[in-house]
Formats: sequence, C-alpha cells, structure tokens
Amino acid sequence: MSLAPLPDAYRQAPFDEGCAPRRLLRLFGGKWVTMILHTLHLLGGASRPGALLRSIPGLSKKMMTQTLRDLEEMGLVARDVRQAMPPVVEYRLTVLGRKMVEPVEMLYRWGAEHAAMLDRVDANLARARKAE
Amino acid sequence: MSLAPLPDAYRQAPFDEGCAPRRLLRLFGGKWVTMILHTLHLLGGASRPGALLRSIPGLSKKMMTQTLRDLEEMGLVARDVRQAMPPVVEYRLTVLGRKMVEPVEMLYRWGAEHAAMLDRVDANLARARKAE
DNA sequence: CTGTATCCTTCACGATACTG
DNA sequence: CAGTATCGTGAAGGATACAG
Repeated sequence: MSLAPLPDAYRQAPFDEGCAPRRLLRLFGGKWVTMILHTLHLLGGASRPGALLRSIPGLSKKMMTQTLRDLEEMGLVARDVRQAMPPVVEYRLTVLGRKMVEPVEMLYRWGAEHAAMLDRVDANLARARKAE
Repeated sequence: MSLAPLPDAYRQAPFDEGCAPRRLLRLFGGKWVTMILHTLHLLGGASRPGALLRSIPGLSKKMMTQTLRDLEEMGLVARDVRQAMPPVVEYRLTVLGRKMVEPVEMLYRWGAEHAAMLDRVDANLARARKAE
C-alpha cells in the first residue's frame, strides 16, 4: 500500500500548530465524535437519539447530546424536531458532515482490515507493562 | 471520492467497545502520538531527540520522551543508544511502526487536501459560540 | 422519549527544576 | 544533549437525578 506524492500544502508546514492535519486530529480528539459520525453515516438518512444510543455501546445520554451539540455548532450535523408528546427528534449529517465523514471511514476501514496488527500492538504493550 | 464496499470484519461489530477501529482511535488519542509518528516517517531513517523536538512546535521534552516510551512499548519505535559524553541517541520506526504510520499519513494527507473545509468548520464553531 | 443540571473523579498535559 | 522527578491545573468524561 504505497502512497502517492504529497500535495504542496502538505509539504509547506506540516508541523505548525494550526496546520490542517493537526486541526483535523483535534476535531476527532473527543472520545465519541468519530463513533457518532460513523454511526450516523452507517445508519443513513435520519437517526433518532434512542437508536443512536443503542447502537454505540458505552455511550451515555449526556455525552451523546453534548457531542451532537458540538457537531451541530460545527455544521456537521442537523437536528430536526417535531413537537409532540413524546417529542420526535432526528439527527442527520449535513452536506459538510458527509464530507467530513470520509477520513472517519478511512480510519474505520483501515482498522478493520488490520485488526491483527492492533492485536500485536496490544500484546506488545501488555508484555512491556508486565515486565516492569 | 467514493468508497469501496466494506470488508466483512467491518460489518460484523463496528460498534463494540473492543473493536479494531476504536482501538486504533484510542491509540492515536494522545496529543503527540500521531505528530511524532508522522515526523519520524517524514524525517526518514533515524532521528535524534533534539531534531524531533525542534521539528514539532509546542512539543515539550517531557511529553516527547513519554510518548516515545509508549511507542517503544507498543513496538512501533526503536531506541538506539551509543554511550558517550554527551550521549548519542536515535529513534527510528520499527517494521510494525512503518505499517502503523499508514493511517496517520492518510489523515495528514486528507487534512492537507481539505484545509478549506476545516476552515469552514472552525468558522461555524466560532459563529455558534459567539451567538450565545 | 429527549434533554438538562450537578457533582465528582481522573488523568493528560504543561511548567519547572534537577541529574549524568 | 538526553532524560527524569515533582507539582499543579484544566478539561473530559461518567454517575445520578430531575424536567418537559
């Protein structure tokens, strides 16, 4: 899996504080951001909070809404509300959001294809910690 | 940029706590992990700590050594020491490390190619925060 | 069902100073 | 030059209970 030549912008200042890659990683830094984007993408169309919550083991109601709010502010996710009792709420990716999902999908794909490698990394870690 | 069909392992349990993608993201969670891997890769061959430190704005000596130790334990980075005064130390990616660099490079590449999109995300965020 | 408000704990990170 | 030790802080995340 060899990589194509790097674009110019990449060569210029790949290490600066505010460079694009660092900003991207910062954006994905939160524990649930990528999970939620990825799930919204996989479920497709509009998703209700309950479904989202059930789809992501370990995710709490609080962290879900908090993360969704952040994604909303970034313009990656839209929230639709239909007043009723009980209320009906749906979340969906915006156009911008669908584009930002690309790198997330890359990561998920790569991770799934190289699970064995991650096993080795974990095994190395466990052995090293034990040797102390 | 359309994506190929998903591999089976990816379909099976993409949401579980211990699934490969989540482990990958967890591995990259540290603030400096990806930066250091990426830099070791770009510099190529063996790198001295000083050079590394100078290449990554904002990185402190402490966080550098700490992160390098972690990467060593994972088997991604090797440390060569030549006893002398002053001592000569070099870090290089292992075979495993060179493979694990792939997803990092993907992120950097994508980030660089879509800097404008990241600008929009940041602008959205700034506007939303200001509107409060 | 969806969302908010508190409280509390943890730990990742940074600043600083010191050793060989 | 490389590395360690120590202390302090903020922010992220989890548990719980409540509200519309």
